[in-house]
Amino acid sequence: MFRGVTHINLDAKGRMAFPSRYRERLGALCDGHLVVTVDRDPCLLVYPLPEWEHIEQKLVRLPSLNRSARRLQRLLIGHATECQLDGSGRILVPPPLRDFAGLDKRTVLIGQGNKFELWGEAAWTARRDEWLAEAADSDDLPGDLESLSL
Amino acid sequence: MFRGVTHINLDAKGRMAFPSRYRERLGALCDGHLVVTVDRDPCLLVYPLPEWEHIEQKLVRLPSLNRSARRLQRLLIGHATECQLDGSGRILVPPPLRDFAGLDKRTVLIGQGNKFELWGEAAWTARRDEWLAEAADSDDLPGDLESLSL
DNA sequence: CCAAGAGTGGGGAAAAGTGGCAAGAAATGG
DNA sequence: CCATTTCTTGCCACTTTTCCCCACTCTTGG
Repeated sequence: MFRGVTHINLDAKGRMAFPSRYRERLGALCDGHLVVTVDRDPCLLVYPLPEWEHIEQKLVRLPSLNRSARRLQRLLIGHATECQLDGSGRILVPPPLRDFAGLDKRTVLIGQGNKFELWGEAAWTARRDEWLAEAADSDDLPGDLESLSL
Repeated sequence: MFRGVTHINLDAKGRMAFPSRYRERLGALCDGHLVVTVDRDPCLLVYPLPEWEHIEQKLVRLPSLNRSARRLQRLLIGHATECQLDGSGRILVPPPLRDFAGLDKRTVLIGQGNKFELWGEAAWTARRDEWLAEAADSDDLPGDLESLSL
């Protein structure tokens, strides 16, 4: 499981160096083959290739004539780009995706279990504060969540 | 599986050069024989020939008296045009189809699993942003999608 | 304080995109 | 029916970009 927030600077060529604590596991899990795609929020998702293929299977089986299904396929599969860790444990974040998430230099990498999220630093802190504010007002969680015990 | 966005310029003759990462696979899969047709959205669909034949089978079997089925057949089969990769990995996008999708120079090729979508650059970004905005407001996804875990 | 590992930047080689040119085919006019 | 012109298509070469590797510096831990 990947966890934790890490602040990472993209270099001038848009490359992102993975924190060294993940590198060995990424090597073992997927030999450095990663897939980067977009989320419905303005951030990128980074999956180990086998993990992504699993998701992709589920997506392609959705009915093609259903509009929301089609939309999801286009967003997720359409933006999914394969990347390979280089000798220094970096990936090149594809320019269209970098642009999508509004990433410049200062970014934040967030471990999310089977995947990572990559945010622009400013966008991340803004969103986080926003979520905290919302969570404080509303106690109306959907049913399944009500019963969750932390 | 084909995935990912690629920005591609059509040349003055309306030819589109496939990204090199796909070329080997296209050679193996269909020996460079592709079928281009239209979608219900203003974009083109590009299938490897065997894959298209499979789709076409399903389409011709639809009931001829059903109006929507008939409409689908006319759109998809009616516009389907066979194209062949040239020695440089390019196809000539047929002028009527180029016109249909409003393609000029700047286009975007989107991998969608078993096929590609080809959009005009402006149309693509406009649509994508529109989908994201919709996706943000409405959490009412059709049943199958609700339970999807990414 | 020294050493080792991680982060950063730059440079070079190879491949990919783009544009032009030439040859062949088709169509039209004499 | 033949010849000429134009349009199309395939090929080749050049330029640009991308990607990979190496070297240097900074930081951290012993």
